[in-house]
Amino acid sequence: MATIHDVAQDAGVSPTTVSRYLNNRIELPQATSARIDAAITRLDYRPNLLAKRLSTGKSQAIGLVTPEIREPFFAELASAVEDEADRHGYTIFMSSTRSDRGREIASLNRLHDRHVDGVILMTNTPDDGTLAALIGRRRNVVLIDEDIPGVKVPRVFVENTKGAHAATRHLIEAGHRRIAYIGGPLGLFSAEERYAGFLKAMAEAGLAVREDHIRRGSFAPDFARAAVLSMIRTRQPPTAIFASSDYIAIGTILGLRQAGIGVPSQMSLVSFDDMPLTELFNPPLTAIRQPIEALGRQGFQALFALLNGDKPKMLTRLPVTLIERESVAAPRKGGLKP
Amino acid sequence: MATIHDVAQDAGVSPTTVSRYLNNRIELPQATSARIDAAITRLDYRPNLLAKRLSTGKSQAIGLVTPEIREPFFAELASAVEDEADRHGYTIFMSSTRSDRGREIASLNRLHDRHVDGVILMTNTPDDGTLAALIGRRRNVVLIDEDIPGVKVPRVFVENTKGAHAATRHLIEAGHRRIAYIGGPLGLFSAEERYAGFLKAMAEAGLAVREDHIRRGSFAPDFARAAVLSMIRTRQPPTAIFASSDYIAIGTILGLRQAGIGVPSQMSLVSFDDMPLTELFNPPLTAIRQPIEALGRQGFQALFALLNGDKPKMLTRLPVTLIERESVAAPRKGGLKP
DNA sequence: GGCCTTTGCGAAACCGCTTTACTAAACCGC
DNA sequence: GCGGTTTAGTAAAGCGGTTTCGCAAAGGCC
Repeated sequence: MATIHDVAQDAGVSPTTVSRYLNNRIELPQATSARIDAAITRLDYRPNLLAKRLSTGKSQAIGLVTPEIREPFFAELASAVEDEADRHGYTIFMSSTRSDRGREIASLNRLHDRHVDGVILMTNTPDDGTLAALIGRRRNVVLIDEDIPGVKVPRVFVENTKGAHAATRHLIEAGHRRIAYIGGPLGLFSAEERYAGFLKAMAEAGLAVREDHIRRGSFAPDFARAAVLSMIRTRQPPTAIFASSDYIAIGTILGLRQAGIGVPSQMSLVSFDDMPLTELFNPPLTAIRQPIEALGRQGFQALFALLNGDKPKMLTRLPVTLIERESVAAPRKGGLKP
Repeated sequence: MATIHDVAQDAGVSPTTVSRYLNNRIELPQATSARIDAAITRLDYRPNLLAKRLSTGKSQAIGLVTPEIREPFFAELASAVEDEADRHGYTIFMSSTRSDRGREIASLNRLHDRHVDGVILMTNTPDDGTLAALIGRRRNVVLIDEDIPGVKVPRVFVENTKGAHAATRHLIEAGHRRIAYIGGPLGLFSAEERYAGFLKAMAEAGLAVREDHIRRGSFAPDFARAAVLSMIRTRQPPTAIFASSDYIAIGTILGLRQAGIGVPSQMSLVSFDDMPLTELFNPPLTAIRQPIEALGRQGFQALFALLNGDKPKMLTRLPVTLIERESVAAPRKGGLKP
């Protein structure tokens, strides 16, 4: 493989000149630049990125840390980030943490060994201080979708509270009064915000929030499935459920299906996220849509600014929208009981 | 940040020794290695990957080139590859080509700039020779799921023909006689194989294959939608459809839904791929399942062998299985017509 | 106690690029 | 034709590792 030396020799100049020419750090007379160009094509020269990176100390790569790249929500996000990164000349390393602290730490440590120049981080387990300590005063991390308390880096969030509020209102307006909530981990920023939005809408409508119609703890479908199964066994089961994420909605649907309860005929359901493909579900899910594309792009842009020493906006809140499909109906007169 | 020099100095040895010790190229007496270990922890030393890569000429990274990382099939695959790569100390670069030749080429060119040590390539547009030329005699490319004619690198495929045959048989056994086929691009290896499997099953059953019940050309949902819409307008519409990929099935469902035709009550459907989430669709899709996980892992293993100068198996065929769900039923007596 | 083999380790070159500091030659005004 | 300013470059020192070659000291053997 040809090196910059070969090119220089072929063009009759020094490697310095070639390097500077290629990086636009010098203006060369037509004749010289033409000779260099010719040499480059003749030798089929391609700069060795490995060398370039060591020399500049930059990897021109960023890490994208998500809980699970297999889930359409994160896959979509990754795609947006990748696209945005690509147009800025960056490549991205994706990692799935499977909500595992150890894997999150490992990903963050790649910052240390210069594997990547920066990281876009998305976590979904409440931090015990470990992550916060790791991120510390770093100037090359951006948080997306989920906060880590005590860390002062740029964040890009969505309007969780408003979204949950709108979802709950939607159910109330359809005539529901006994509305259940199944949500993510306690202490997790977005989960708390969504819960607050739910509570607010219920309070505004003067509706009681029943202890046994609230389940918070995890985004896992199985958690939701168990939750809904136990709820429908209560004396006065809910007629509608607000699932605070799509995977919670999936678990909920599975539980309902298992119990032979029709959606929305016997139970209405609103979800949060609106990842791709849920419109093909049975029933097509009514959900609060997160602007995944914007989340990804703006996340990258914030990181890009950081890496270039600019001051990005420290907090961005992206709007969400209610997408009405077919998982919500008016409550049946008698409720769930036959 | 501490360098290997700092560690060496702190431990009272030379950088050479530290390097060799860390890479297990030398046996050191207890005392010395303990001093090095101590220095490393004291200084919080982490080897600069950039430097290591330049020096060794390896990036310890591979590229994973897929048409669209957003689709659950590829996302799942990526996840498997990542996991397998991770346990071998490799990281992976993912790129979505959007079935665009230019993007495929760009991804392959990263091999040239030493961006990655090797590539796992998945294409879904028939090659005109460009890709073949680019790959040429390279010893660090593995093909997955899809062939590129004229290239002799390890490949990992599934049993497309058998799968398509089984899918079609399943429809025939349910009582269908007019079975339509909607499939991928002409000239594309996997698409041809699946088509052959379909044809074989039809022939074996002595069933006629009607020209107007065959549509081949693309994996895009819109293509399938248009195809099915035109098919149901024929004089004798099919009573069942074999969709040669999940996204074709999605388009088909959308078209059928648009035309008000129930699945499977009025039209049966078998798909190919069985990506995640299709069991939640309406109806849950009966499909030929590709062993995505195995595809990813074995693909990586083949590449890994290649990178280590070993001889991997040049052709691996992975078995597929029929997953019966709810998109197939016996044909209605009168067929589609009222 | 001289010779040979381990053991334990180091000097220096190298990977291919960037960048800083510097210069030779051409030009320019007077 | 002389000092000053451009123009058009260059030499050499990194970046932080790995690796090849090699050597001094210790230990073993007769």
